Amino acid sequence: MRVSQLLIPTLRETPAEAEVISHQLMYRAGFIRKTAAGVYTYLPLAHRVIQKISRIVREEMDAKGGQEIMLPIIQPAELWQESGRWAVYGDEMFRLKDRHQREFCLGPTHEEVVTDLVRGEVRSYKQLPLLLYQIQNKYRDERRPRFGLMRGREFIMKDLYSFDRDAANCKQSYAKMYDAYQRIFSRCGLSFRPVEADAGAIGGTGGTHEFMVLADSGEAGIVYCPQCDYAANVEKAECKPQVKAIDATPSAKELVATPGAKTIEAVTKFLHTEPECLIKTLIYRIDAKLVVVLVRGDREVNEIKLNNVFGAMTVELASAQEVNQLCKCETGYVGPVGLTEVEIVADAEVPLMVNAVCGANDNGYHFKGIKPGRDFTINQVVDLRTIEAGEPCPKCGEPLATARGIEVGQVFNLGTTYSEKLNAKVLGENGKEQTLYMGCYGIGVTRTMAAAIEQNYDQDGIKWPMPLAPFQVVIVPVNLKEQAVVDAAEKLYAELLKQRVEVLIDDRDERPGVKFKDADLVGYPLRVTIGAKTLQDGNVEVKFRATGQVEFVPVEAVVDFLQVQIAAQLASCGN
RNA sequence: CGGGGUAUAGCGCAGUUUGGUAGCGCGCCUGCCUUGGGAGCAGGAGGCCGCAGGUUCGAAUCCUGCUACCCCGACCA
Repeated sequence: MRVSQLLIPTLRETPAEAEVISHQLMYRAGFIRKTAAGVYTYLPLAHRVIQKISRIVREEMDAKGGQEIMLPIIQPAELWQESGRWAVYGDEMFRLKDRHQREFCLGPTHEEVVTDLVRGEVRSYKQLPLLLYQIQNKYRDERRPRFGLMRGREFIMKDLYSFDRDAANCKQSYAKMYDAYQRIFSRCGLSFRPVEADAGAIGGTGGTHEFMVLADSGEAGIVYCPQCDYAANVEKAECKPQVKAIDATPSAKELVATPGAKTIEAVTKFLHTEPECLIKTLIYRIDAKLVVVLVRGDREVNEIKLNNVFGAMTVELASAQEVNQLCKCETGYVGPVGLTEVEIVADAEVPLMVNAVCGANDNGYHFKGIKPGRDFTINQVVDLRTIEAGEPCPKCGEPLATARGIEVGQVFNLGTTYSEKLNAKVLGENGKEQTLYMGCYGIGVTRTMAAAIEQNYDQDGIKWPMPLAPFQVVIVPVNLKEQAVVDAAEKLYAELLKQRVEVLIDDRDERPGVKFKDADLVGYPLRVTIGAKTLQDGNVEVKFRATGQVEFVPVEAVVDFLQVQIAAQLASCGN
C-alpha cells in the first residue's frame, strides 16, 4: 500500500491525556483514536496488528481442536441470574433494557451464553471434548478505565471454553490450552512468563495460570525462581513463615506510653526496635463483618488471600469511625489484646512471635512483651501476607526474584462451577447423566497489542516484533524529483508485492526527515531507503528498526535480502 | 465511589484574576523554494471558547446547574 493513500494520522505532539507509553505511541503513530473513556477506534495500522494477533491465536486454537463460533454481545439477564452472576458482577457490567423493559447486559464474558448453547445441543459424552472459541468485543464498565488499551471498557478478547466428561479430561484440555498459549505468545515475538494465579471472580475449582508479558510498566507483580520453573503472581504466591531471631525468652506484657507514634515506623523508632518485632493490626470490613487482621510489622496484608479465606464479596479497610467504635482508640494504637467480640485472623508468622509490640487500644499507648496465644487469642492462622523478593522458592528454596508483568492471558480450570448452576449435563457411557467439566481460556487481543509496545519501544517510537508488525517493510524514496530514485523505489515495491511481502511505499512528497521520523514512530521492522547517492553505487540502504543496524545492499539483491531477513525473524519465534 | 484538575481550531497551549466579541506554535490548503533525520518565504482555510440557564448595554472571562474527560485514591494502623 501507499502511505499517501493510507489513513495514518501521525502527530508530532503527544496528546495530553495519554499516560502510558503504549497509549502515547499508538495515538501519535496513528493507530488509535479515542471515542469515549476506555473506548477506542482502531485505525488501519492497529487493525492490521489485531488481525495478525488474531490469526496466530486462531491457528493455535484450531491446532488444538478448537472450533470458532460467534456469540451474542447482548445477553439476557435471565442467563446471568441463573448462574448467579447477575448480582455478583455489580457495577462492572454494562446493563441495558429493551423497549419492553426486559433486562440485558453487554457481555463481559461468555460462560453463561456458551454453556447455554452446549446444554441445549450436546447430549452425549461421545461429542466431547468440545472446544469452542470466539474472538470478539467484550464489555466491562471498569471503575476507572485507564492506560489506553491496557484497561479499556470495550476490548477484543479471545475466549475458548472447553467441555469435558470428567476432571481428568478437563485437565487435558487445560494442558492443551496452556501449551497453545506458550506457542501463541512465542509466535507473537513477546517475552512472557506463565505464572500461578488467583482465580478471582471467575472462580472455579481447578488451577489457573496467567500469562504475563514482561514489562517494567506492568500492573502485576510476579515472583519467579531463577533455579526452577516456579513463577507466581504476588497475589497468589504462597508464603512460608520466615522466622526472625527475636529475643526468645518471653517476658511479661507491659504497657508503654508511645505518644504520637501512630505508624510502624514511628513506633519502631520510639521503642528502639525493629518492624519485624511489631504486630500490625488492621481492622477490615469483610462483607458486613468487621475482622481483625494481624501480620508482622514489616509485612503487607494480601487482600486477595484475605478475601479467599472468607469467600467474601468485598474486602475493605474499616473506616476510622468503625475502628474507633470497635477499639475505642485511633487507628494508630489498635491491637488485638482485649478484643474478644470480633474474629481475629493472623498470618502464619504471627504465632511465632515472642515479645512483640502491638497497639494497646488506648490513644498514645502500646504493649511490649506480647506473646500471641498468651496475651490474646487467634481464631484463625493462615497465610495472609504478600511475598517479597528474596524469600525462598516454595518449590526448591532458592531466593525468588521479582518482575513486572502485563496479564495478556489466563487459563482457568472451572470444574463444574458453571455447569452445575446452569445444569449442563450429558449422558455418560453408563447411560446416566453427568455434569460437564469446564475450562475457560482468555487472551486479551487488544491488550496484547499494547503489551507488545510496552515491551518494544524507544524514544523514537514503536519497535514491532516482526510477527505483529502492521507492515514488514517500508520503502522510503528520499527525493521524488529524482526519477531514478522513484523508478527504483516503485520497481522494488512492485517486486516485493509480487513476493507477497507486506510492504508500504512512502510516496508522499515530504522531506526525508519527515518520512524517517514517521517510519521510526510507526515502527516498521525494516526500512529501505533509496537515495540518489547510494543508488549511483547500485545500492539501497536497509535499516533494522529494532537494532538500528544499517546495511547497504545491491539493488538487484535487496528483494532476496529482505525476504531472508523477514523469514529469519519470523522463524526465530516459531513462525 | 471519594478527592483534585481540565474543557478555547485536528494536536499542544495562552487569554479568564481586572467583562469590550479570540490568539500562539505545530499540523492543514495554495504558490515559490528545498530534498538523507520533523527546512524556509508568502498567502490562506479552519472556532456555538463543553452544554444549559442567569447577571450585564456587552460574557471565553462573573454566577448557578449539568455533562464529558484526565489524574490521584479507594492498600497497611
